[in-house]
Amino acid sequence: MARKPADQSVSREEIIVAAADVLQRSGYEATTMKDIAAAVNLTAASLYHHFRNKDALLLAVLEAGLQHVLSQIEPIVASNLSPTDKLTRMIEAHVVGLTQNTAVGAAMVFEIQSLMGAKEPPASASAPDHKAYQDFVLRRHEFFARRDQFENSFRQVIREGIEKQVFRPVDVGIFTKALLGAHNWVGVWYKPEGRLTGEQIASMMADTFLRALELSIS
Amino acid sequence: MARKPADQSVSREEIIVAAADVLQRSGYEATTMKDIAAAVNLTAASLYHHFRNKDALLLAVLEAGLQHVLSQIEPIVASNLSPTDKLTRMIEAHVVGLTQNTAVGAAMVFEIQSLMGAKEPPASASAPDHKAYQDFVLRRHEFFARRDQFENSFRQVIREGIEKQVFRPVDVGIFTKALLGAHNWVGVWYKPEGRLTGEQIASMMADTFLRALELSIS
DNA sequence: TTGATAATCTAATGATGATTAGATTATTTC
DNA sequence: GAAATAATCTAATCATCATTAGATTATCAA
Repeated sequence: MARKPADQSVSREEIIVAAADVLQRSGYEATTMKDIAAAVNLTAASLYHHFRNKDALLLAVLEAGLQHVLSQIEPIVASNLSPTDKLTRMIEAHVVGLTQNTAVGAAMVFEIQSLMGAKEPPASASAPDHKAYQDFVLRRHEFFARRDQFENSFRQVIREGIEKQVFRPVDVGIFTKALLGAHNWVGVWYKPEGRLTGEQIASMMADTFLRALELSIS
Repeated sequence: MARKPADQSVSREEIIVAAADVLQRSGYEATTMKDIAAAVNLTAASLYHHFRNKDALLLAVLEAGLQHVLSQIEPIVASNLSPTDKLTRMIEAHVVGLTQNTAVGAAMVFEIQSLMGAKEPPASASAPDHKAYQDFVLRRHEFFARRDQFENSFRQVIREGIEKQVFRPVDVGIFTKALLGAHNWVGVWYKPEGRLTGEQIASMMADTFLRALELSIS
């Protein structure tokens, strides 16, 4: 066999989705290229047609995941809702997103370490290899920048609420970390067959954190 | 060289502590036995004198970490403080503990996956190997049981507060997950050189979640 | 069509890294 | 102080991958 007929050939996208799934189960280091390939009926070697190497594939998975949440959060931040409504919807959107794709959600939590630890190529690397590596480093940097920007969206909405005196004054940094920690964890424990739907969980979480921000009745 | 003089020889405990540290940096799969050995000035082979294999070492690290937090939480649960005070102190103890040992804290979050995924020995395993594996499986099972017990401590205190009507009625399961997610995340982002001390962070987190549980003023 | 390009495959290659075997030297026990 | 035991070491072994080389076959553009 060589090239498969069009209806059986797999796209970059399909590989990313499948890889996220395999990654969630076993973790980056423990999953082999063969595992990922098997999930889309390819051989390991074929993956190299789509991705330069394993690190690049991981990065693509994380980029896709981040892109997805950002696309849901940003319109809310940009809207002219009240801080209360903004934050409520942001929490709900984020949590629901995580429950809809736990694979990517868990990867975002667990595999970022691996990405950070990606090692440089040996000094013997050829010129084109070097360029490829530069490219990887750049994309990785952009990924982290976008991730920070994501966290900043929450910070800003919370800060806005405090300034407008609809939220009680909390330490914005710590509150945001607590909030996002609670969210990230959802990607770890959530099971679709569980007692509650993603929407219900999301709504409860929003309620919890909005309560924590309520002004004291004086 | 063979056996080192007593003052240079390393204990099981020292290996566990060092391993947690290395693990935090690189993750289980990426950490080699050689890395861990180097951290205590041993060769990889020597580690096998102290631990049956890499999985057993990881389990020992996690057990130590869990044991530590349990020892701090359990007396509080058993005390006769009010639910409010109990929960406050439990949160503070847990968070401070995590900031004091981020290595183990992060390992508890990230490496449990690896532990769950630990593979069985090949069918060709000899009888003693099989016994060793049984032992590992048992200890792993006990570890998870204790971890569940830990989570249950929080659940029970929250439930108690709701029953006594000092906390508003929330979904205990989800609230606990949110709480512990926020905690776990601390082990990931906390840096000793940061803006706030572990105690300050702990206190803010306790404040946040206790606020979220406050009864509405009616 | 026919050449170029894309997507796959099979079969190496090369490293890395866990684990074991067999010394060697300190401690401890009797 | 011998014998037994503990803690280490060096030097294999053995497997498992990531990655590369070199075909092979499908699709597409001219």
